[in-house]
Amino acid sequence: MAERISDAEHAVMEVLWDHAPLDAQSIYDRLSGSQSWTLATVKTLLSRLVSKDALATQAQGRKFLYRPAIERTAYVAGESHRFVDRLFGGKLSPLVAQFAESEKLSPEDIAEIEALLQELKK
Amino acid sequence: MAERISDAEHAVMEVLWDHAPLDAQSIYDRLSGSQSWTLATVKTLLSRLVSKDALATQAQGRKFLYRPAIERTAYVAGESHRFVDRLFGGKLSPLVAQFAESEKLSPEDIAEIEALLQELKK
DNA sequence: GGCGTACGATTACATTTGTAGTCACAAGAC
DNA sequence: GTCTTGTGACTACAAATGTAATCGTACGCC
Repeated sequence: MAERISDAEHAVMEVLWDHAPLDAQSIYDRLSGSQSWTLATVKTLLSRLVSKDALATQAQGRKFLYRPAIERTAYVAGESHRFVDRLFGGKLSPLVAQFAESEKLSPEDIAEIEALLQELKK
Repeated sequence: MAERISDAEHAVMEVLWDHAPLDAQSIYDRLSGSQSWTLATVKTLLSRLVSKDALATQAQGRKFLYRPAIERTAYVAGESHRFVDRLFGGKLSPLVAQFAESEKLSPEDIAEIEALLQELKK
């Protein structure tokens, strides 16, 4: 049952997707740059993620090592589709149009997207 | 101050973006297809949206007519950027890649996106 | 002109989320 | 062998959210 991952929880997931298994203290350290949570807060988020089956633990001495139990790609795919469904009726092009209009597309971005599309048409 | 619009509230906003001013009962009627909320629930959502300054009201006899106080485009732009920032570091191409890989791009979608990009390069 | 009724306003309450303090306990220090 | 301390578990609590019932009141009916 893919429970919903909240925003704060997501920040924790990102750290673990980047540097798989870590103990609570190290996760806290890595988050210190971007968030000003206490260690206790990080631990709460970890517990919630474990009970949501988003993280798996592995005992290492008296600590736990945490690692993702879901793939980032799967998570991102789910979130993306949900988002595009909700705001754009499931179609991607209006989102691209939206970015195009707000001038948020760099030439490199454009080139990359075109390359992707070429690939698809092959 | 653009307060956060929740998922349930968003559904109400969509109705109003589509059929500008409507009274509570009509909004409830239009939502009946997709949601199974009671009229009371819809009214709560309307009140919250008004206090968040997302909706404006206009008295019509003893009723209110509700209408959006923010543009759908502005809302969608904000949400899109927030989303792409959070999941893709602000770059759109990884999102497109994500859709490409999960086979969620129809040929029409592809054509539309290409047309958009052509436009930009001009 | 009293009365039901349709409205918005107010109140209610469980769940989720953000944020954090406290507790119990095992491992290591001495 | 006791004492400290670092850990996860448990508890706490306010705000936001989902969902809804109830209240007060102005209008229109008869």
